[in-house]
Amino acid sequence: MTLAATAAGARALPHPTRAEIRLEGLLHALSDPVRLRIVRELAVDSDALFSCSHFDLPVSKSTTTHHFRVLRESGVIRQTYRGTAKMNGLRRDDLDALFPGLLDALLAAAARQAAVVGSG
Amino acid sequence: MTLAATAAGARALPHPTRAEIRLEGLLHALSDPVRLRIVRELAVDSDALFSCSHFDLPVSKSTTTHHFRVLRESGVIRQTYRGTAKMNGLRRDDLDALFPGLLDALLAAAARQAAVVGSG
DNA sequence: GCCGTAGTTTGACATCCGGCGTACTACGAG
DNA sequence: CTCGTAGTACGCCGGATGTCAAACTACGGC
Repeated sequence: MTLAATAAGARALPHPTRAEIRLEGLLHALSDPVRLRIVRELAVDSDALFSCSHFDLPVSKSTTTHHFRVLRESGVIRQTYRGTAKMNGLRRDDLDALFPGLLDALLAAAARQAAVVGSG
Repeated sequence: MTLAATAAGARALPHPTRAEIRLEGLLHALSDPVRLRIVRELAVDSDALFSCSHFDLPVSKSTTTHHFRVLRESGVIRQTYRGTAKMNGLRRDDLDALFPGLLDALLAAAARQAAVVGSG
């Protein structure tokens, strides 16, 4: 028993409850290009879980950790440990319940902008 | 003719063109409580114009100027001078054309959160 | 046990942000 | 012309943000 604060097995990760999620926090979280990109990739399959390293981001490992934490703490994603990997999934159920249609509108907007920027 | 750089009559205000509006910028602009509140009030009548002093904001005059500028530079609002007053209006036409449904979803989300926070 | 992979933590750094006050400009009313 | 009102510009401050490198922890495989 070498761990007192780290708990056993799956380390604990603090998530806001559904009621604690604030719109301003969501918008701030999504206003960063790296994070918006992560969310768009996660949204490809809302039920799937992707490890942090699954994403090919243009930032360092520690910055990646930071961005995933911002997303988790603002309520956008849910994170769980699975072995040495940390799995990430969209909190679509909570977001849709809190703000119906918002996530879809945001994803559609992001896709639309990516289409223009990417091809134009 | 005391003015060389200030132009005549209506001073000019730089607005991004429709194509220059970026989703990240919009989300950042709306992630501030004061600015979100301004936008919600403007949205009460999307065609109306309100002067800056029409809003009763919990910040100083210079901070108010700052927030309106962020909103204008991110493409959320359109500003025009009318005498000594500066009139503000939502750029609903541009936003709806760029990101259909997004503004409505955001306003609905803000209203929903305000209802919970305000009454609960 | 040992090592490698995955991710965290810490600390540093530059920048941005929201807030303020003060001094200033612009316009309309007398 | 003078004054009051509306808003701007500037400088300042403290705190948050995004970024990195380096050292560390946790787990799975062998």
